[in-house]
Amino acid sequence: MDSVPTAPDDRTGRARIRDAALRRFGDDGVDGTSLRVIADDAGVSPALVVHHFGSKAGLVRDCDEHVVATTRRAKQQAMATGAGLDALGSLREAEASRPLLRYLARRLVDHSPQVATLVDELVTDAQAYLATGEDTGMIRPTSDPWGRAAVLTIWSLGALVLHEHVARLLGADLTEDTAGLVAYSRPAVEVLGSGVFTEDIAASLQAAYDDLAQVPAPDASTDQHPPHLTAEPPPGIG
Amino acid sequence: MDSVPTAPDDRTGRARIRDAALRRFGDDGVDGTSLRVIADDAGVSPALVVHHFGSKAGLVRDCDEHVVATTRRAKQQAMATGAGLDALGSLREAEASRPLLRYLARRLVDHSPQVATLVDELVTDAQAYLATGEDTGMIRPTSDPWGRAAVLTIWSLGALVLHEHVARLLGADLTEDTAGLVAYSRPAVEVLGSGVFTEDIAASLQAAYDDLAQVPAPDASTDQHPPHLTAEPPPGIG
DNA sequence: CTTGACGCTGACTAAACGTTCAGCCATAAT
DNA sequence: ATTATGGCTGAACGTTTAGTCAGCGTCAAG
Repeated sequence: MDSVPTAPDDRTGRARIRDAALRRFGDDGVDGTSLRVIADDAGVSPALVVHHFGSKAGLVRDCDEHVVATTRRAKQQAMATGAGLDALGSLREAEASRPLLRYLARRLVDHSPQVATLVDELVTDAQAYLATGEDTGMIRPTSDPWGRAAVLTIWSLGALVLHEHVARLLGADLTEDTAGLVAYSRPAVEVLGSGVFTEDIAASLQAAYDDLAQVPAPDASTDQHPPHLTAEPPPGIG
Repeated sequence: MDSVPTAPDDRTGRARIRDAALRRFGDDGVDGTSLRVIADDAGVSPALVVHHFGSKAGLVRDCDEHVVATTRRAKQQAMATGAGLDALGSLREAEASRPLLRYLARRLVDHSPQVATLVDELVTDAQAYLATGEDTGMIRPTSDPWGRAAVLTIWSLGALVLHEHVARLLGADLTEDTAGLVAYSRPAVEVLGSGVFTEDIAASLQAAYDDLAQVPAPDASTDQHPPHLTAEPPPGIG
């Protein structure tokens, strides 16, 4: 109807509007941004925005899809080169992707089905990467591969969402420069390397949690796929 | 002027309005909630909201202060009983604090000075707790106490902010029931216990990060206080 | 030259928003 | 009996919002 399936005319106002929306939405949130300021930033009239995207919700959906698609592309490239654990990997390095990261950080707390499926994919990829890391002896074995992948991904994304607090606490912004990534990653890999608990304490804590849950522990023989998935399937893998 | 310093009349509409605001703000965000629906939930007129709180911003400020004060109270209680690592500790157990947690999760991504100082306090407390844990042999030593405390706190808060994703991935909501806390904590303590990297990989990774930063490593002799603090001092310690 | 499609705009509408204000109805002091 | 206080309301205020619509200019095709 209103959306072009594969738009070849993306060098016109459409792209400018989406870029402006991405930046504004990332900085001030969706609700905190009016179509007027987006149109102003893009140098077009407010009417053109709705002409192209149907509505504000349509514009947000388009931004979601664009960010998710770009992230998927960067992800596949990262999987090839083996970036691995860092969920957003190579996406951080590109200067142009800074508004993209900020937008994603904002949208992670809203209810966006596209972003939700993206998170699910990130966890799945992390689990796969951790599994191959186990095989090559880089990663420790675990009794709960999915849970571990989920927790590590959530931590990584959580740090992105709270990047302003990270910047204040650690002195460098994750979405600004690579220095920020280093300032955050160094203490992170220290914890991820050897843990925080001493060995005996760790053992007793795990035993306590195994007691708390009815099942003694997630069995390795059990299907290690996610127990609860998003309803929606990945959209445009083709 | 408009705000009562220590309100003794909090059993009237004031408390009902704030509770309704807390719940709505937590569910739909501040921008996504109108004074009208808050007034409706509280069973009062919209005019009474601004009569009590001066403006919508005043209501938000009151909510912030209430949540921060409640969290501080729960925190001190937790420090006494020794809950420790979990930043929000005993706050999770109370059924009544569920809207409070959701509100905090939402406000963590907005620019709220009160919440920012609360986060700083949580990191400081975590650092203190980790230090005593080191002394009693429960916690491993670290070259960067502040960084480790910051990262661990950010991870904990990040999981709270992304509680919907955690719920979808792990099958239980951190803000809903204690089962959610267990579902999340079990893989978390596994990672926090022994780490994810094998020993040699962890060592080489740390060496790589030490090379990346100019300074070889944060020296233990250096002042271990936060390098970047919030401008605002803690408000009402008295 | 005419036609039609497309990118695009200015002027507009209706709704929702935060906020204001005059005043009601209690209770309590004078 | 009168006055004052404070919780509280209904009706409106002006502003901002997303979305509509008729129509502009441009460019390629017939």
